[in-house]
Amino acid sequence: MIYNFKATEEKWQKKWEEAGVFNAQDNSDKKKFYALVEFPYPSGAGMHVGHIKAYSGLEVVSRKRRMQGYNVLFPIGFDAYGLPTENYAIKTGIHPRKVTDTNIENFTSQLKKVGFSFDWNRVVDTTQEDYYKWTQWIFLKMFEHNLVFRDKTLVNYCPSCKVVLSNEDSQGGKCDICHSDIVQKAKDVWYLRITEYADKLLEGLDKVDYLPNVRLQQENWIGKSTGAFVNFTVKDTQETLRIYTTRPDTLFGVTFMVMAPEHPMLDKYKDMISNFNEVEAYRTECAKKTEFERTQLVKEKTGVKLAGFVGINPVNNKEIPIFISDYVMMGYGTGAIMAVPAHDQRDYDFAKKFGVDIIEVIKGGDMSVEAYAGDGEMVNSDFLNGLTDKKSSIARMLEVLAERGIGEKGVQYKMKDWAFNRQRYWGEPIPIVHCPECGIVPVPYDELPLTLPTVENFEPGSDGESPLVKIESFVNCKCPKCGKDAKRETDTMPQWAGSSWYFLRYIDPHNTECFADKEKLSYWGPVDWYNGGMEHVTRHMIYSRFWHRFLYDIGEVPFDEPYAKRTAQGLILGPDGEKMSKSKGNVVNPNDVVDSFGADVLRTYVLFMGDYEKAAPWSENSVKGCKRFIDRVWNLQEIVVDGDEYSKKLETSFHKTIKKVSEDIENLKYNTAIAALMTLINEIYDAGSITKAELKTFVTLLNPFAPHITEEINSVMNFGGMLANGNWPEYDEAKCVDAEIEIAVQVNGKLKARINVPAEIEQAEAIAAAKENEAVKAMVDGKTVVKELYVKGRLVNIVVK
RNA sequence: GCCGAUGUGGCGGAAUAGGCAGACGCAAGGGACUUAAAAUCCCUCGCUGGCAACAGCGUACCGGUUCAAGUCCGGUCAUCGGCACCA
Repeated sequence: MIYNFKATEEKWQKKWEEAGVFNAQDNSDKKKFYALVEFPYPSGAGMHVGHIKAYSGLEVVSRKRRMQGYNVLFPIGFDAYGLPTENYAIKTGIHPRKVTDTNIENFTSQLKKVGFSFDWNRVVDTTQEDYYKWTQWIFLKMFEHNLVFRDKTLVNYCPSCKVVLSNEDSQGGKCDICHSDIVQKAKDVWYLRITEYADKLLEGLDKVDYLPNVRLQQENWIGKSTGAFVNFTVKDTQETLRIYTTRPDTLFGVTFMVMAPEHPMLDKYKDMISNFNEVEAYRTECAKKTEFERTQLVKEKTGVKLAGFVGINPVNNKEIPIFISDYVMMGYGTGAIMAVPAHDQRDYDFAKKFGVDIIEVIKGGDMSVEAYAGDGEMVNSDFLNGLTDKKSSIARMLEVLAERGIGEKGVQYKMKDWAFNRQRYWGEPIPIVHCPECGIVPVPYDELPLTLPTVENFEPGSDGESPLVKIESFVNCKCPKCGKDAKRETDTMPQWAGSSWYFLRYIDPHNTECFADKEKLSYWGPVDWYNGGMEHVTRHMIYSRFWHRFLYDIGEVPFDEPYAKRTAQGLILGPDGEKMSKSKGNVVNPNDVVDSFGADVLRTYVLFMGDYEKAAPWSENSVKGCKRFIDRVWNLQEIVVDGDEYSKKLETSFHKTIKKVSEDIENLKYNTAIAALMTLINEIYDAGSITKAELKTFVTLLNPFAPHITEEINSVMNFGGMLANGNWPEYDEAKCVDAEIEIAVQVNGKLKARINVPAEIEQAEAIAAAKENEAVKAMVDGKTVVKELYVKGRLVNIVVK
């Protein structure tokens, strides 16, 4: 009996859709379960097997939850704004709207072919007016609450994409999209004040269940450090030069200070600095370098000593030289540091090169070789002398700083404010008007959505200006405040905007009054389980947690953390073990697998191929192995016998497997869950027959992985109903153990024999039984037994001398 | 440099809480069925020695704790990921 997977899969996909079995119910007294997967960017290349793996995890959980009686929300949508579409549109002349629609259609049909149990009534598309209206609405709310500001700054600029990039999008000095070198450029930038939420984002991590490395990466990204601000004075002025340090305990070891070349105080005192021409020259040199070059560790320290501009250490009133150097950044702390060459390697390197004194204040290192960052007894430090514990030294110093009014405790974050505009066409217009009279004016809420105009030419301007600049009908408008002629902001939002709140829209996707109904939000929120890629845990997740937390603070959502649990799947590598990429030609197309082996095989394989959280290479042969398994499942029908109970032979195996599969699915151990089902099917074929009751249980357990073939068997066998809304099987803990078990017998810790004993055997009997064994006897006889151990259900160990 | 993870057969990977290492699958070899091939079914399959029963070795490397270590502890090496002149 050949299994016709193609016809069967199409048949059941249609039946599920007709019956609406995967539609989440808004008014239900069932317990809810909200499973979220990262919605795809609908690229022209179509879906990738990586998408299939990413969605299959929670797909299995969702199908299981429905059978366990939950009301499940498992939605999908499209994160469709973005550069690749725009670039493709520029190249081909096809409008991005059209490109996007085609791609979404393609993705939809691909997803449906795999049989995912998404609720297709709730699809969101970030580029639709009824969606981005609310993206703009949230932006305006942030504006209203002073979380949006504009600043002229040196920005990371990609000359190839002609676009300003955030620090996140330009890591390593390369453009995240096209990988060209980025340059520094002065631009007007819209910022979202995410730093204001740094502490809340950090504290929120205590309330959620994220994988440990996901949590750690977010903590590192936020990068909180605690230390102190200390006010140094500048000789012959009233000026305070404020610095930030994490080591206030080393204040007596300060022998110089360093300011960032861009520090604004330099210009104020240029008349006092007799070598200001040198300062200017150094600044010009630094401005040429990108942030990336400046942060290269390997290079030698450079800098200029300021002549006539001298600092005074506030704890001992010592005069100390001040330098400028690009190893100090304007963007972190105060843009100036106190330098302690004895205990900081960077300061040490600088001091050695520029011949500055090195004063040891913590014993334990060798000042002639390198800086010492360890613990030790304080010396040369006045009131700290003799203290040996870093914590108490810092505490004592903070007390003194406070008493004398020269400093205080402080915290700093590595995270920077979020550069929020792009000079691009295919994005949400920023709803702001520039009025010559009133300045920056937000578009009124009732004028939303501010529609992205349909244009013919979406090439960016020569100077990296937005293509929208050229659309006069869009740019020219009346000021909403005073009614005079004004101009619209022409920049659009970054791709991260639409994805920052999409999970909220799934809860109420067709609402025209608000982004989502409050009652529905309280029922469905928060997301119970969010799965996606590791590459999104810092940017996307931090951004969306920030937006969500903001909405919570202004009373728009009833729960503070959006995602209760977060997991991440590992990559699927090409058959060559390398990351899949077009250029390497090692990309596997899920369509091909569905066409030649079926969706059930594809789904089973991506979960069986290895540890779900780790990367694993694609193997066509292993896919065939899963195909064999699926065919063996189909052929179970040939050995089915009547019986509405588990058979004696297989009862224990069934209970064990139900338990194993149930637990493994909850712990991302899909590979061992499938392995358990394979083991069970081997046992069934060994036994020679399967009862109807057993077959029903088997297909139910396999259903979340291979839903089509199992529905078909369920239907052919007349088991009744649809598995999609069937019941998850139960197991009896007591029946998970065989009456007779095999235990190992060791002598001196070495395996000597295996014996069969009743499962409930006591220690004494087990040891006695072990001693009966010939091989064991031979080892034990004539020797002194020192110790006898029995580990229940596992082994006996006899120690002899 | 700092932080984190990982290291098990020819391959992907299993192994509860310190208790039989290698489940399950792939590949490989042998056999059955077949005119033949595919498919399917059966057997073997960590390494070394032996016809064999069996013996010795074996979870990156070195050492330790323990009756017992893939698992715990100390050290070393390698690979991957994140952060990085962050004061």
